[in-house]
Amino acid sequence: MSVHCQKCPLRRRPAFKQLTEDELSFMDSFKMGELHVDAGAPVILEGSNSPHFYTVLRGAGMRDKGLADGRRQVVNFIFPGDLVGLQSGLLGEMKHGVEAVSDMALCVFSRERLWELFRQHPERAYDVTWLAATEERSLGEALLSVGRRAAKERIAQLLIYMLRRAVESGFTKDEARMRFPFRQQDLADAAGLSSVHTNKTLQALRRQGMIRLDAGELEILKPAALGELAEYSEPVDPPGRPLL
Amino acid sequence: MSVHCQKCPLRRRPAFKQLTEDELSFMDSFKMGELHVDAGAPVILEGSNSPHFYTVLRGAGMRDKGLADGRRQVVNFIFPGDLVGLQSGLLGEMKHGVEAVSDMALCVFSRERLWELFRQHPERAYDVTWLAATEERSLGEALLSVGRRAAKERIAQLLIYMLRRAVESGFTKDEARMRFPFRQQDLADAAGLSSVHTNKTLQALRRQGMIRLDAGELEILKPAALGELAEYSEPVDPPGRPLL
DNA sequence: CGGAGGATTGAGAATCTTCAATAAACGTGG
DNA sequence: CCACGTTTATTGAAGATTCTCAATCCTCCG
Repeated sequence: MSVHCQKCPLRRRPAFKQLTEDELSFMDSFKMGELHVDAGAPVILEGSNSPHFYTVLRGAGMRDKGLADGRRQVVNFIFPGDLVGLQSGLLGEMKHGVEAVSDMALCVFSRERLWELFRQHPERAYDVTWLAATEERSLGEALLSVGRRAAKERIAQLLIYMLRRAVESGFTKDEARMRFPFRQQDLADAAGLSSVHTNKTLQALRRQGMIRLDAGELEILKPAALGELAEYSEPVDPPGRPLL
Repeated sequence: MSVHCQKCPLRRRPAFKQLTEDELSFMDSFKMGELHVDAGAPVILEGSNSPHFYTVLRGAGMRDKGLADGRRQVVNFIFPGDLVGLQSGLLGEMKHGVEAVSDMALCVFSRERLWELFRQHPERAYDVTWLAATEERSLGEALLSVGRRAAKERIAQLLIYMLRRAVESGFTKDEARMRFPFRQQDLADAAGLSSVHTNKTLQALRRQGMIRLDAGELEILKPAALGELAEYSEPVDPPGRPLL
């Protein structure tokens, strides 16, 4: 029993762009069903060529890439509203995997109908492109972090980013606090650090009273100081984020 | 005196998707003119909000991001056929800059007419999205490199990638060799390494007879060995790359 | 209660950085 | 065509950040 787009709880959030009744009913017809994935399980395998792509309805996850010897890079974290699996829809093969970090629910779309969307709903097509460009922007930011920032700056940047995404997407109600189902290893793999050094860096941030991170919860205690450390600039996405 | 799309030399290359006469004449009307930029000069400034976006016609460049204290990350290298400045067209502001490494020529498009393209030419809109997704894929690959690969592997990966792009885009005729206008500092900023260490890494690759890099030219002498080092997998982009 | 996965800690080792100096390459004007 | 200034490449050495190893602790769960 999957949720109809017309009464999708996500769409009620102000962070997302509102659609007209007509658009909603098209999206509803576009939606094939829902996928529910347990925490820790893969949503999409790297290298796969799935006939579906998805919008995250509930829960958080991550995109990651692996090397043959087990080294892993987390490419981005995923929150409600994110479009996932577009690569296989457009390019034929996923070059990163997606896994659930908490239990997730995703709306399922058929890649075959993507073309129909482009032809019949240019506004939705524009939205897809908007999301792709935004994802590219995030990866650019991550690349700058991993390539040029020191460990403490990277972790600061990541935590701020994750909290912002969590707030915008409604993953958390609180402005400064969120449920944090990620492991330190996940942070490490996103920051390009070892888990040991990530742990020590987190300790340092705690000692400075910048953050709290325990019992599966993250709180940013000194947003200004942490933001300065990360040299973080709020991206200005004036209109609501599109939601497929 | 700018080139008409109908007789664009780039389009003749097999690597690019062919358009019909109708499509070509639309693209030609879409094209506002040409921009010529000298080597070393900026094409787009980070943080700018330009009314234009571009397709690279000739020459090579790079996308980069900077931090306040001067640290810089090269986010990607740019070759003919690449779409540049789409971020400002879609999202309102460039989060990376673009600079010319050799003299460049670019076709100029108006961001205002991007919407018209989406509405009236869904196939071209699809192409734009394809290009955005491909760019995202490249950044993911770069992120994996910088985050998890050792220096030698990173440089190997970069050189292979650059040569492949150069070949596909027609920047070079040769399969194993290219004109190489980039500085070691640029490689370093792309790999997330210091220029000193980049230099020493290049020496090591030379000593192993893997590459030749001098006199502004790069040659890959042992593609198999270098590819294995980089754990490089050829991306399969079966149909031609779209060219706006 | 026992086990498993994750967090934490300490210590030694490695990769990579920074500093600083020299050499080579390149472009420009005479 | 040469001298000269500027940029880029190269090299050595010392130092720092970050990594690996390995042990311990903790928490959660069946």
